[in-house]
Amino acid sequence: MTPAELSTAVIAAVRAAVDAGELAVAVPERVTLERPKNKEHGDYATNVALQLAKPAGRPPRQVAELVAGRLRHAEGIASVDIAGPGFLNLRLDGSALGQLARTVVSTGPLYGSAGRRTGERINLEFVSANPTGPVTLASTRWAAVGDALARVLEAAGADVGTEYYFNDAGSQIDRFGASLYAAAQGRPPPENGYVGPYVVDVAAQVVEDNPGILDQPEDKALAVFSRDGVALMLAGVKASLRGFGVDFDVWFSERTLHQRGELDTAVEQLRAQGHVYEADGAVWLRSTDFGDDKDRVLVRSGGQPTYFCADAAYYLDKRQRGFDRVVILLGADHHGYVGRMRAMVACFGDDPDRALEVIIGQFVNLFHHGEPVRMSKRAGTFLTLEDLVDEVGVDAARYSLVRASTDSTLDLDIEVITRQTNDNPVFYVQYAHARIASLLRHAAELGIGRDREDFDPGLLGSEREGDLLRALGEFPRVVASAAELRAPHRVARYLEELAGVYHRFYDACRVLPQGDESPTPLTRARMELCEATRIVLANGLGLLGVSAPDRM
RNA sequence: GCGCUCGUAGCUCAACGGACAGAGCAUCUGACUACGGAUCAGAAGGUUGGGGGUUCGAGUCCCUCCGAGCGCGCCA
Repeated sequence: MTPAELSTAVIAAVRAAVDAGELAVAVPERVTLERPKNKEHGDYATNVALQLAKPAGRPPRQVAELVAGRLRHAEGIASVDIAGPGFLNLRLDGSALGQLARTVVSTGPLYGSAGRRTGERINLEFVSANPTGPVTLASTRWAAVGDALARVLEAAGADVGTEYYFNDAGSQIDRFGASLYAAAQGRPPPENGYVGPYVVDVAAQVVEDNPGILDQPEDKALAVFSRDGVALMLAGVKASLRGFGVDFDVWFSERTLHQRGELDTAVEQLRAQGHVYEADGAVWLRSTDFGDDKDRVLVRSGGQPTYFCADAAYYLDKRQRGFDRVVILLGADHHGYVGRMRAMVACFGDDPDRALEVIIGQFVNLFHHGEPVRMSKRAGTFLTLEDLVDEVGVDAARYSLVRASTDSTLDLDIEVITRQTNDNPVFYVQYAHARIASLLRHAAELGIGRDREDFDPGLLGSEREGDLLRALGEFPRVVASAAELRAPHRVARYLEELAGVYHRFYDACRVLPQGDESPTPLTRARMELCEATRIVLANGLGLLGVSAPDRM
């Protein structure tokens, strides 16, 4: 019996009480069902009586009595107790719980995913670092989190398009080109220019690709350095991210917005909505109409559009491609954008609460022997994605970046992540998977198969087996809540718990026969449980973009 | 100055308004003639930054103070 089936039973019990005229409330569409931390509180617990007490105008315990009385007769439920202020503590009968192992195995790779598509089209933009340098550690966090989030949202039934927006026009790119040009000539970089070994390397590559470039007039040379430099950097960024297991459905160039005249279109549309005015020779968006701190310039008095104008055009582009919701993952230094972005969306006539979602993630702080390391892209002092992967590998890097909530700043110490120990719990989780794979390999060598007809769910009745079954049952709800809360780290935390529950089960429950013993029905039942666990570990790690090895 | 985010064990971090705030690391004590010990059992460690409030119930929501990070351009 899955938690989903159980909550259906709870709702049915409430409905029965309402139909009988004993409870005057609207029947809830969904109820909270949780796995109590304390095992004495049953297999599952629900606070439905506490929630309904106020609307029903009855004491919580009385409501609990009404629901419990009906729930006790439901199939698969062994007992219902009322506890504390009015919690209902539920216990499943042994075989209803054990049946879960087979459900997981027969669902396979799809276990944990929503049974149906929601039809919602979500555009998820992340990383979007300008191609003026390698992928930094901060961007690497958004790569790991964004990619996992995309997978989790897909699993929850959404239709997700991932997108990387890069700036390939404007003053920052001019400055980058000038820095390359200077480096190629052996001159120091211009003011606010870019430095670092990669600048020299890229400059050399541009010279190699364009023989005689340094003999060209300066303006022509600068244009080539900008154009080719960006192209080389972007190729490097793509290669780094792909090596990290992250690719995007769309790599979106800002320049194409300009070329297609989409900025003009956006301004005209905003003007048609009545939110554009001219002042001091510039074109403004009256974003204060929708809660922004100040109005924003769309087109400067010199005639050049602002970056914000391109943002508006880009938003419009996404919407016109049919996305219901635009989700953008940004670092904490961009939190100032949220207000103006929401206002801009509202100026287009969209509801910012529905159409736009900006997720602000906190920084990664780097430490070296406990001392903070200041990272600066401009100064060329930073740790890159590739540095990190070289140190710890893709799996450990991705996992350590995705297991923390984006709300918390992440402190990484180089010494700690370089140690490939359980400082990074990915090994703990992967080990559980490898251990099961090994066990099943061993079983195959012994000629023991998992005969479906022989599986008896009632045999998985011990405490550790029950713990494991309940944990397996949680997975679909973990995925659903991770999607809903945009919190892929919940999947990681769950996997750590599941791995722990499995290791404890393994410690207490012998699976395969010892010596010359013969396999028993219990052997087969436990193998089913092992395979179910392996599937959930593999599915969960897959959502995080981390491998599930059969051997380590 | 104004605004956004954050403050949880020695450290790194969890905890959709639910029951006694949990893991890992580090520290200490145990378990191997092993279905993989990258494991397991146990100990110790907390006024959830301080103070008010909301309610059956607050680490979580509201107010306030303290502290930290970040932002406040016709830059991108």
